Amino acid sequence: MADEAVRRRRRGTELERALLDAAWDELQSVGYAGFTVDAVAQRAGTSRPVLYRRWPSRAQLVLAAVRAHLPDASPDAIPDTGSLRGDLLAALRWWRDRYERVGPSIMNGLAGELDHLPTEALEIVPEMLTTIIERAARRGEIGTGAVPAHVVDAPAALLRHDLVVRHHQPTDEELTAIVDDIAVPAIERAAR
Amino acid sequence: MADEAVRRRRRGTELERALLDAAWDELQSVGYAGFTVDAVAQRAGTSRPVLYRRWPSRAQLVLAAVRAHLPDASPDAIPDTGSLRGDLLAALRWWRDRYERVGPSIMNGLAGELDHLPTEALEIVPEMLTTIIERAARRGEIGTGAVPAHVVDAPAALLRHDLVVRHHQPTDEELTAIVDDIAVPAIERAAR
DNA sequence: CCAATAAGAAACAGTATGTATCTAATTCTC
DNA sequence: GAGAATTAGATACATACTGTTTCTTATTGG
Repeated sequence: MADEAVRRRRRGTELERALLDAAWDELQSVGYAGFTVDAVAQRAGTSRPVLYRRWPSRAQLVLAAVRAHLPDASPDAIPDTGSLRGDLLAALRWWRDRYERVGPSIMNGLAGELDHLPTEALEIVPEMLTTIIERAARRGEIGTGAVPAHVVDAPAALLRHDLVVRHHQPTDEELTAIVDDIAVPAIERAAR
Repeated sequence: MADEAVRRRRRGTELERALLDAAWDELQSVGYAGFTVDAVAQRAGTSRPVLYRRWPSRAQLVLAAVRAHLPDASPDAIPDTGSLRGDLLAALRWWRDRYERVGPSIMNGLAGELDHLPTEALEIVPEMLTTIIERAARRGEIGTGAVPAHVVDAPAALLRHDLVVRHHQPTDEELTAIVDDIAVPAIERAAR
């Protein structure tokens, strides 16, 4: 009697996209701590089982939403700027901006549930840096000696220190300091 | 009739100590994910309200338990080994061992609840490193120029990268590599 | 057009947090 | 040492969330 509007049902990728969008919006508005599967379902105009049929847990849902809303981290996301220094700076900027999109609440939240997530949840993208270092060696900018992992990881580690530990988005000047004071010298020394 | 043993009641610091010990033991045995206030109460032979009277939330209880079971991080915990290199290595070992006591599960768990915790939850102890650098300057080992924060933080950031991101306890050799390949050269350059 | 699939609704079991209430053990004060 | 104040410990409650089950029905595909 009461006119129940006949509701259209989404399916397949259309539905999946809507679910991930709802999860992302929910994350943005309430942060990781306040994130509930139920709220996502409501926001998407559906119910929890629909979500649980696709992602087995809350943590996996968050991870999927974050992944769907970040650009891919392929090693060639960083253009060749012509110098080691320029490439490193570009890479650090790229990471910083990427992190800015996700935000500390979600990042820390995910870190806290690493127990419940597949190991590869936090892509570290060392490939991007090795690519940059290889480019520099090919240019003849640095030697061709093997650069130890610690040196390769250093710039990313220092950026992460700012972002996660100090809760501070480094400015371009601060990124430049990381590159000039630590990264470039260390790489030059190592690849000698 | 049934002989209810008259139970002694602990109070004050004695009780508090027992609660923190129980929380610590619980963390060690089930990790952060499985940690519940109820289990702590049972382990301590008491009930939840006793815990909530002292710590307003689960997260604060965990933090208190960790703090109570770690040695203080005073800047002079690192003895003067006579050289910048030696001091840095000693500091990195000290931190690594400290982290080993807490473990990744708890560390990540706490990081994930930073939203619910006082900002100062994760003490970063940069004082320890500035002390070491000052000592080296006083020895005449390095110049007296101001060392920028990024350089000071670098060794700790790299260690953290290993521990938290790579889930790997670095060996003494790896710590030595951090010191020799990155920390010492960067500090020497900066303090020139 | 009919069978297979899967969306969406509703309700349930289980478990957790944090609170309120009560009693009795312990300590403090005079 | 008696009585008052404090607070441990027990129990039960309100609330919220996760993940599952069951059922109906819209949609798709052969």
